[in-house]
Amino acid sequence: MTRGSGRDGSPGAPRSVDVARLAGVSQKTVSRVFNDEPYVSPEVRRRVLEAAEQLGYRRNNAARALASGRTRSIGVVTLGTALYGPASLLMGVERVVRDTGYALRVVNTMEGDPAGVTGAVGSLLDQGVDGIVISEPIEEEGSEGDLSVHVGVPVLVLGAPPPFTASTVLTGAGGADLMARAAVEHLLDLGHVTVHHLAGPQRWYAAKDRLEGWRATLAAHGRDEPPVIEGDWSAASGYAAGRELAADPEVTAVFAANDDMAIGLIRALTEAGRRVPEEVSVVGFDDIPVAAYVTPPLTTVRQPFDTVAQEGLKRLVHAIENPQAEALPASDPPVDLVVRASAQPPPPPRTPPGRRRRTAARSRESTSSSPLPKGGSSTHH
Amino acid sequence: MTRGSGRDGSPGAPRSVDVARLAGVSQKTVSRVFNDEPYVSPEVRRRVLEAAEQLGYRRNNAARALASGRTRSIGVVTLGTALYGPASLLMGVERVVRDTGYALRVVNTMEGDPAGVTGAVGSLLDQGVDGIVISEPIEEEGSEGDLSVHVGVPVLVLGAPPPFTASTVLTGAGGADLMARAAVEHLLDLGHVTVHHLAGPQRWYAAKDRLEGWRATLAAHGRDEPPVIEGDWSAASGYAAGRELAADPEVTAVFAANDDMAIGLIRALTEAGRRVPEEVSVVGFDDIPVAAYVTPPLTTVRQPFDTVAQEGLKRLVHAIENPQAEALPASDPPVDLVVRASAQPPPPPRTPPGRRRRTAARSRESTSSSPLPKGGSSTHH
DNA sequence: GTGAAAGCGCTAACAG
DNA sequence: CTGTTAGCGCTTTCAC
Repeated sequence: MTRGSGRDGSPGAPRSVDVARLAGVSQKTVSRVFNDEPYVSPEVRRRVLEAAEQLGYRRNNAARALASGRTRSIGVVTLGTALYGPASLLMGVERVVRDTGYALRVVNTMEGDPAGVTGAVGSLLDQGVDGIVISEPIEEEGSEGDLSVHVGVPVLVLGAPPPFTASTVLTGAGGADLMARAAVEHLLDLGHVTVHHLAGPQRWYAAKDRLEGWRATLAAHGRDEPPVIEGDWSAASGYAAGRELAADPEVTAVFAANDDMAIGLIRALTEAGRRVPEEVSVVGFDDIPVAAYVTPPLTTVRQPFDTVAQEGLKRLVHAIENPQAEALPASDPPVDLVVRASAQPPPPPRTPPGRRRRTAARSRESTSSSPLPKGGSSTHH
Repeated sequence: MTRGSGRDGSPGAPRSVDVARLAGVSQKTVSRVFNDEPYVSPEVRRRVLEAAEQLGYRRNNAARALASGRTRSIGVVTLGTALYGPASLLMGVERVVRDTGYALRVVNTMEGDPAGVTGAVGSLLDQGVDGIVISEPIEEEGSEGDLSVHVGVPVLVLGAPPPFTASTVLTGAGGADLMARAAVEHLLDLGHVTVHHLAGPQRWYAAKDRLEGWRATLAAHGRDEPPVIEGDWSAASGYAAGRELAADPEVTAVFAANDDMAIGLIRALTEAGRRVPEEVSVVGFDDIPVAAYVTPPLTTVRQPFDTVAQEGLKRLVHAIENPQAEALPASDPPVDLVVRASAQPPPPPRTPPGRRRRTAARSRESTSSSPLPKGGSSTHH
């Protein structure tokens, strides 16, 4: 090789020896300064820093990684969607990773991707990472145990059971069932006899957890479990579900597995003449940015993405840096039910065939209930 | 170093010499096989692959990068938000980067981050990347030229003028002004006398471009330019703007710089008794997933994130791999105005002080106009 | 407190 | 078609 074309492309990028020469010290000393190692006199440190500055020196990370066996980077596997939940989690993870001094490498898995999570993890391993975060994976057939032997770095799985065994596997972001419970109980507390569920695609663990939470809550309260409708997270699928649900007069309350579907659902119900929340109550999940501003303002469950990312990463980094130590314990994230206007008490018992309108509750809900942008969240459970 | 603790953490990870020994070839031959270099007999290739498989061999990327001077990775600087636009762009970029065989490193800049884009780029350079994508940066004070000398890798700036000079700077995702023009002209074509603008935060180039487009269009049509209201992209800020705008009977059409603000705006107008779209028309920007399902379904401009990412990355990779060659030309992305129900012709001229209701247009718009989830997009321009 | 020597695991030339 | 010889720019170990 012709000396040059360093990692920043410019041939002849300064190396630590250059800095050393200019500062009149040994190369090792430069290394010491840049690693904040002790035993460097302030004077020497100053000279080195100055020389480095003058030369525009940057440490070569590849060399560092090669020599030390650590890349100081963490890889994250995400679904390739701009869906609010996954995107928020990713942003949360990035922030924390950077704060911990690691670099972030990202690989997406697309739904239907043949290689899937397994492939993504492999690609991260190829790139070289010290730890891996798998964010809200979806279920895959086969390939479960494939990676078990090879994944030699700690893995943090957010929002799902570990899809395989690795040297160290941590899980985080549990408690989706508890959040679902809060939503369902809110509806039950309002007086609804039972609650329907508009589920997410069941290949997603996140969707499964919410469904389980709904089911368990209904069972705990001795209520009938109506048939589940499965959507695909999109408002369009919520809309389709709404058309079905609107035809069934028994439906007075629906818990949707995310806000997008809830919004599509509400629209379909409204178009079908079933007013929300007077006739049918709806609770969503996520608290997307517009949730407070749609009509009616959406009661929903807010997910603590930042907390989850922070807690999970803390444990992952701990596992990376203390390979022998016991894993730090996970804690359940808080449940945050945001009460707005889309869920209200059910209408009085129907008088069978002909429907009748109450006259009392006639106030225009959009005028009376202004949105609760932030404050109006009552922490439940 | 004690031999071991390879980049996958497991001490004693196999190296290429191990594979070579097992396959009975030289280490270089293993390298050849893994780099898909020509001149390896099929028989040898097979043996090498088999040995590698048996040992669970993975190339050490750090060593590769060190020896070759290329990291085969691209860094992207994004805003740390889960906002639909930036998140979609990031996902688009990830997909394309992976397809081109590069790895992706992500660094966020938070608003108000003192280091800002400059710091993020520096961090990417420290990590070692072959190219950089800066996605929708926001304006920063000072520090403009700081990086100019040091950035030795090609840089692609999406959605803004280059914030500094580097060896190679490409820009992409232009045309926001044209998209804004489509929105404004749609409103003008419907018969509105002028169009108000609910702008995004002007520190964002994306917001500025849209404002410029709006302004130019109004000028081109010889219309008055009403005062601009500036929001912060949030539905809450749109709501606040809506309360102001509702008080002004002159307002019959508003172009909002994103859908979230448009939705907040619509809510405020509705609450104030100004019906949308009968009395006030609103056009948004982005086409977020729920746009078709809010009330009324939102007419908006869809951004071609995938196209932009694809085109930009193609040019960036070209610049990386052909350092001497001319940069590939950029092309303006297509303009895609999605017409739904929130923009309609203006109400007939007002009869000054006392307002009067038309009786004709009284049909419940939500019942009559069902959303156009996909199909209803008319490509404009 | 500081330095010298020895690799980390791979790719780059060049020979055969 | 295949092997040999040198490093890439650091960190590590150990000596001073």
